[in-house]
Amino acid sequence: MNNHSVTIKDIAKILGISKSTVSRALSEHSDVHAETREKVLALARKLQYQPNAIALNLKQQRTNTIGVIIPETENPFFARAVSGIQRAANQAGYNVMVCQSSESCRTEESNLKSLIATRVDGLLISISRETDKSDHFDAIFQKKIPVVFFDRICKTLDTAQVTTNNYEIAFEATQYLIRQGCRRIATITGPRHLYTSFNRFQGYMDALTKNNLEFNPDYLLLSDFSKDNIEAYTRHLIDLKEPPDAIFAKNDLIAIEMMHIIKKRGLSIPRDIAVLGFNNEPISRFVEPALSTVDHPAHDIGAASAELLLSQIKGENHHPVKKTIKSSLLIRESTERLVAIGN
Amino acid sequence: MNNHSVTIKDIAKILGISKSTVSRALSEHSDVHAETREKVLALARKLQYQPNAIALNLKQQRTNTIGVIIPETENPFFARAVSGIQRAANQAGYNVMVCQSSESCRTEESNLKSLIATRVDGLLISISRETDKSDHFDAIFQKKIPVVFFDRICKTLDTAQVTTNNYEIAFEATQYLIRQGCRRIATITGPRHLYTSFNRFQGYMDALTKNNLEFNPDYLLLSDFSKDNIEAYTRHLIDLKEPPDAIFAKNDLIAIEMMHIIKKRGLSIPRDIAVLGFNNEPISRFVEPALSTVDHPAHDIGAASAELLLSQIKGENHHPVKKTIKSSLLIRESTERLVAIGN
DNA sequence: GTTTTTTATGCAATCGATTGCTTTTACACG
DNA sequence: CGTGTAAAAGCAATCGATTGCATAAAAAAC
Repeated sequence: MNNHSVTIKDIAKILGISKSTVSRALSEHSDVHAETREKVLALARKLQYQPNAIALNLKQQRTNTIGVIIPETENPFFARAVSGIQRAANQAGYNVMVCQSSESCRTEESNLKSLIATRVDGLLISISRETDKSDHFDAIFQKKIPVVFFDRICKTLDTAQVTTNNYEIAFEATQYLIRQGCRRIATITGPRHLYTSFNRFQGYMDALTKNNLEFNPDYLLLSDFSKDNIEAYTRHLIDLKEPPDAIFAKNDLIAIEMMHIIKKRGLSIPRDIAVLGFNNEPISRFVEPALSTVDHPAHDIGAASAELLLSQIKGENHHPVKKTIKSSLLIRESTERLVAIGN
Repeated sequence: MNNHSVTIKDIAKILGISKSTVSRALSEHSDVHAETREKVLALARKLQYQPNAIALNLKQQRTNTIGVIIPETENPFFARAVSGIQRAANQAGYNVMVCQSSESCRTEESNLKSLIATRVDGLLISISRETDKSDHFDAIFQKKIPVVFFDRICKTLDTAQVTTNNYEIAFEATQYLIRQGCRRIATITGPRHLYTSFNRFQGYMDALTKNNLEFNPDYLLLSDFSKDNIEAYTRHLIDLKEPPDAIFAKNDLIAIEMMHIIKKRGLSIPRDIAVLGFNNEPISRFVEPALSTVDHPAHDIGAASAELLLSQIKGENHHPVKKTIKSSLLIRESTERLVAIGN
């Protein structure tokens, strides 16, 4: 009726009883006369009483909300991760507050402040591309807020975390390309201080070394994310005196754009250049040739992180749990040189 | 130091003054002796005092949080829209709580309840595929919660809304296909009770009629979203006695998958079948042939919705504002039959 | 019919801020 | 020295719930 929602006090006043009795009746507490309880419940239903969550939050010192900081909502990997987080959190009765740092360390800092001020019960964080320090996370530990870092974790912090086997999968992928007869494998990767980029690069390097292939700096492209000029990168690679015979890209979007440019230049994939992506976007099955990629299970990473956080909130894990989820190599046509050459 | 954060009371006790003075000093209120204020501010900084947002929320009866309900976080369109929402909201000092209905009306209902219980200051809603009623939104109006529906709005509700010119753009797109010489235009669309699907279908129909083309029910596919079997749909179309010479798909993902299957069957795009998508995914520029599509400005829709909501929260608009954002037709290769035939 | 026990309810503090009103303090002026 | 006034600080209510403790009412025991 009025603008303000009905409160426990309203019900008490109407029924001529005290707030406490109403509260106890609603929370099925015991020690309330059956008749009174019924009256309260009936009126509550009639007035569509809904407890004020804020008052509860204040009293109980928790918000049933978890905060999430990701680099970019639009990034399909993070979108899927958030979806996994939401599913797990909602199931457990938690709400999810999502902030994007837009790959900026300063925004990340301000997101964090805001989420802490909101008194979220826990935090799920994947750091921005720019973030190469960790002191802005100090407040989390000072205030003992449960936290799980996922995917892009902070190497210097000993916290709960969920990652994938970046090193191993990059090693495996590179090894596979070598077995396909590739000898000049280019890679486009993120900044070295990012956990994922670093480990993937390391896996790539070690696979080269193990196969007695020399690392050629010409074949290493450092991706600047949004500012990337993939076309220029690709041209640069193709125009090298010794152009690469394989490209291991940071993600499927870049891989597909590169394929497009390579094909326009009249080169054949995978015969001239094999292309391998990362993330397994739904679309990658349908480009030509179908893109080989790494299945990076974003949804599972998100869900696992949320579950880890929730158990931490419940006070279950006293030592930071570190969980690894396995990615897997998905071979399609864009790297199957042996088959292609056999044709 | 201790687990619990420092409060205004702690500061008051340490300095031997009252809570009110501390509060006034912190809020620069006036009527506080300069010396006292300095002492308070200094101690607050030293103890890293952060006001308890929950207490403030309770007192001020607002949360500085807006709630968002979308069908799917993973859907690129909604991911972009949420990104726009976040940007606009954060700029204005608001946090964003995102829920996904997973295209289920019941989940949508439960999301809504949860957000109302959290006492969000306003709601941004894009309804689920399943939602063909609106009574679960009643609580919003009873409680007079500011709300903006966007993209997938609820036809039966007279609320603020942000949509695109679905009808016009579908009409224009179909008209364009006809001008390209297409006479048997198939379309794959969502359920009729969805605002977007309905209007797009209507635009498609009216364009056919205007050009004296008969509507052929064989050419209409109703998409079931996640459960879709695009391959079967496409085969069905191709295997018709009179297969279509154009397909206007609900979104780029479906369009690209269809292109893939059409090409595998040895048909040429756009010569045999022209393919038109919707949404303008980044990837669509790079498939072969490059996909013509409708640029549906998700980010802008999100940002505009958030801004509309914020002005409503400020109490600026007393009548529901309805805003339309223009989509635009993006012609690439997958529909350029005149050029293709000219070749 | 009184005492004891059980059952049901109410009072008031609490969570952490804000804020209207009162009170104290200090200072100026007649 | 008394009084008026302004400046500074404190008291207590408020927001909407929960909950320990006190108390009232009803039921049981003697």
